[in-house]
Amino acid sequence: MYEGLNSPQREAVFHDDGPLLVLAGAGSGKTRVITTRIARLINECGVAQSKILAVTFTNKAAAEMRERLRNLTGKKLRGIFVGTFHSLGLKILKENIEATQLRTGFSIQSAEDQLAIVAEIHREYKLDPDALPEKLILWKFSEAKNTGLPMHMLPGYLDETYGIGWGSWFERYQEFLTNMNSVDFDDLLLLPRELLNDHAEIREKYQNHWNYYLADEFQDTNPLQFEFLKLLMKEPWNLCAVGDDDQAIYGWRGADVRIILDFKKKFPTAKIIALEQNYRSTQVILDLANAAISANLDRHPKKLWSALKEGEPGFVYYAENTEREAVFVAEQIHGIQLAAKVPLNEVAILMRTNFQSRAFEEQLRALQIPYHVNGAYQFYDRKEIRDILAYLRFMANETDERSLIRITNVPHRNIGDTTLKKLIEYARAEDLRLWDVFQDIETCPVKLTAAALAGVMNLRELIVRYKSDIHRPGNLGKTLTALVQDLNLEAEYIREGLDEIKLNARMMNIRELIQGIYHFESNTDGENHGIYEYLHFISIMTNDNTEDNTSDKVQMMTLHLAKGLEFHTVFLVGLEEGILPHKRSLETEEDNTEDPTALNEERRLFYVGITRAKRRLFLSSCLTRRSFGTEFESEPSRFLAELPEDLLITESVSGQPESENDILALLTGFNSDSD
DNA sequence: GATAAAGGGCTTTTT
DNA sequence: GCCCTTTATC
Repeated sequence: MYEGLNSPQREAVFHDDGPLLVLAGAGSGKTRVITTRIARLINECGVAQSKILAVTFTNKAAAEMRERLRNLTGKKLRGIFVGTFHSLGLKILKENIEATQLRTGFSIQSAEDQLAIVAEIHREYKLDPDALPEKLILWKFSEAKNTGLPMHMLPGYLDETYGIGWGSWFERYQEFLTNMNSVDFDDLLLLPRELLNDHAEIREKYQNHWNYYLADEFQDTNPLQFEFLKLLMKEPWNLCAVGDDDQAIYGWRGADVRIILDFKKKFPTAKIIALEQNYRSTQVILDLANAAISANLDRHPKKLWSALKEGEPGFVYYAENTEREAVFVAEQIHGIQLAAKVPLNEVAILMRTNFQSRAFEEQLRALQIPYHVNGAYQFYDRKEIRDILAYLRFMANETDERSLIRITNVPHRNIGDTTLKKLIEYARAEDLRLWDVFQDIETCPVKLTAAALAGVMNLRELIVRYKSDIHRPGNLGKTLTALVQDLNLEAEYIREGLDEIKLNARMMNIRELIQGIYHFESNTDGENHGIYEYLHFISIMTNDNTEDNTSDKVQMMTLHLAKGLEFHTVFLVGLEEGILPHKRSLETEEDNTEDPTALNEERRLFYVGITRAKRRLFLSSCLTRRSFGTEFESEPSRFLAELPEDLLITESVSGQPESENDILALLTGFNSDSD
């Protein structure tokens, strides 16, 4: 188990009690250190699994950690917590629901729901949404929740500018959530923090429950998460925090690098171990990475090194336009595919923003290269899926009015927007819930057409009929199948004039959803897996339950999603001013001076991108870029100029791809791979 | 309330 | 350029 660990790695694994900070450079084996450390605690120190808490940044990372732990310990995982901060928060909320304002079956409102709520508050206050966009408002709410700052201390605080201040906005929004027995994503951290803070007996319960704590990607922890974690711990603070300040890329979400930089101040007895040997990349790639990041002055100086002395130089391609860039990448990958030395899922196209993926998808499809776009199209965001889930959500939580509004006329029940609006207005005026209005629709003073009345009665009957069934244990998949059949969405989509391709795609998605539900229901692991658990599960499992999608396909994703992953060959695309660094990070609110903090974070993103590559790195930049239908001149990213030229081969013609033989020659490093 | 034409915004990054 | 929302007309 300890074979091949270098001495600082070993030191981290064998560290006993007390706080420990592992400053782990990119590719320095930090996951191995964490998992080996946990495995040692379980197998050799007699620590019960239930005493260990490991928080990761994504569900993907959590799944990988569990897998590695199973292999290392040779045991079934029982009782150990491995998951994201958000899933930990959810667990604690559910376990202590009687101490909160929530009731069993509470909903987690998605980003889309949040927007709808804010739009409704806009209407209530009769404000102009153009003057104060919904997104901006939600942004401020999230910032307030995550940084723990009161509203009026946030930058850009608007006091009474629109007749009401942030504070009253916020209260109204929270009221909406409370009325719907709902929380938003940030509440999954905020409410448990409050719970632990306000209730000594709950706090003590958890402090005695866990003894060993591990926090991955610690540089991206925000103050709220850190406080939450601290409330779960007590002396001797057995926290093993692992992170790399050079890879801090979530400042915009309230993450504060000072939490990792000031670790010693928070925990004076902490041991600090630095891992600087990189096992992932060639020295050339690391030299490029070191050069890229050394332009940031606000960092702890450190230098990654690799035992893999050889390495191909980086390749820089300046494309005439976005399309040529995509053609270049697709043709290079086609060559790799022909050479067959590298599995396609070891090839990644990394980009700053999601919208960039489209051009690459087109060209990859043209060459029939299989690819997978990570995260972009979220399965659970599709219309048909959200419609069906709205039925489930409403049956789980009858106060979830947003879901009821969504399903009222889906499928078509002759209840138009105007009628629905009138019913909602009536409900508001009478201080009733929309569902209460539906219950007594026969005596409702709102004038309805006979068809609309029949529609409401039909919906009411449908909900009542399925609701009791769906709550019966083991009945979730079966009931939902029947419900979906009853809804006959296929006929509805045909009526809407959907073409056959889209129709088939939707029906397939619906089947996939139902299959997923059956799967969830049968994989209980001894725990209850009913409707409540399912809805919570899909709310916090966002984009990564599609494992078979990653096999032998080119991986496309944003730089943020790429953190923690590695690939044989990396294409880092769109290296232009305005893309990376992104234009939003280049402009400040008042004037045109650049914000160095934001710019440094962009540079760290660049660094994260470079360090994903094990053997080959391609960088590309477009001279013109098509944006909103029109072409713009674009300038190469300043980050490219910060790289040493002698480590790069540059091509700036619209040119031919390299021949197959060249590509074969480039790929010879692959077999010596130790990963 | 259904259909078709016109208009406007979209493009940070995610749990 | 595309897609969703708003507006005109029946």
